Amino acid sequence: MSDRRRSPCPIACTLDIIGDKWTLLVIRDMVLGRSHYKEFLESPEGIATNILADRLVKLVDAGLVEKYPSTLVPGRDAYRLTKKGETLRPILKSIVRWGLENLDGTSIGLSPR
Amino acid sequence: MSDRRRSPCPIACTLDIIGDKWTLLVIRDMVLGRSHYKEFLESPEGIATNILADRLVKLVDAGLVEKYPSTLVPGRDAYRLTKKGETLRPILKSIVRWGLENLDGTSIGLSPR
DNA sequence: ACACGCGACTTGCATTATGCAAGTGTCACA
DNA sequence: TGTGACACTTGCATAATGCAAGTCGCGTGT
Repeated sequence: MSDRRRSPCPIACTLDIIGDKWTLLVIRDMVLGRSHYKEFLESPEGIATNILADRLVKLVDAGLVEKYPSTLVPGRDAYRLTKKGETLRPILKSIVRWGLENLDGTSIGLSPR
Repeated sequence: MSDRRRSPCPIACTLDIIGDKWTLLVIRDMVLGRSHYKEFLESPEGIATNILADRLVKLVDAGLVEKYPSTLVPGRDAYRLTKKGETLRPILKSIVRWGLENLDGTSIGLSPR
């Protein structure tokens, strides 16, 4: 089903999970407290619906995210980071820091949500 | 020439530079002291020649890597991280750490180079 | 002078991933 | 029973990857 890993390098293996332009943005959204499919779609980057669905499945498969019945919206599912998923925070943090320090015009969204 | 950014988010902008399965591996190689095109090709993940050439150009364009005449091999060019490129180390470090702690079978290569 | 080999790419083409728009199935509520 | 929002799927066009083979410049040996 799934591929064999490219090498035993922790960087290579980690990139096979989060090494693309969208996965970490979905995780960022969860860190920021979003949990519904629709909320992820509303993020300013504009992820496509098929890509989002694909990433959610892969993240659940990887054990980083779990689906659970939303308590706020009855009969609706939602997503949240698992304990393992939470351990990605340091990576996210180092990336945020680097972006803020090295890329002009970036800022933490005091997003109007 | 280049696209407008997807959002002002530092994560999104950073991913537009290093958010793929190969870029950080090339940077890893440079951190490990490799500097020649051929050395990058010899890494165990097996990057394709066209992808490597493409990434080197993009990294130079982004100011993270610079080309310089090799002092070891006369008449040959080599690549190394710029000062800005060096600032990626914390990101790399957080990824290595995460991989080692969360992915079975990963290890720092005491590579036979 | 000239063939040779090597390193560093470039090119062609098949496969896969992404982006976009539109369609489908489910469920709570009217 | 109807309606709409929501959460996906599906189709298809475009871009990125992967792989193999070809090109080009340079240094060496003869």
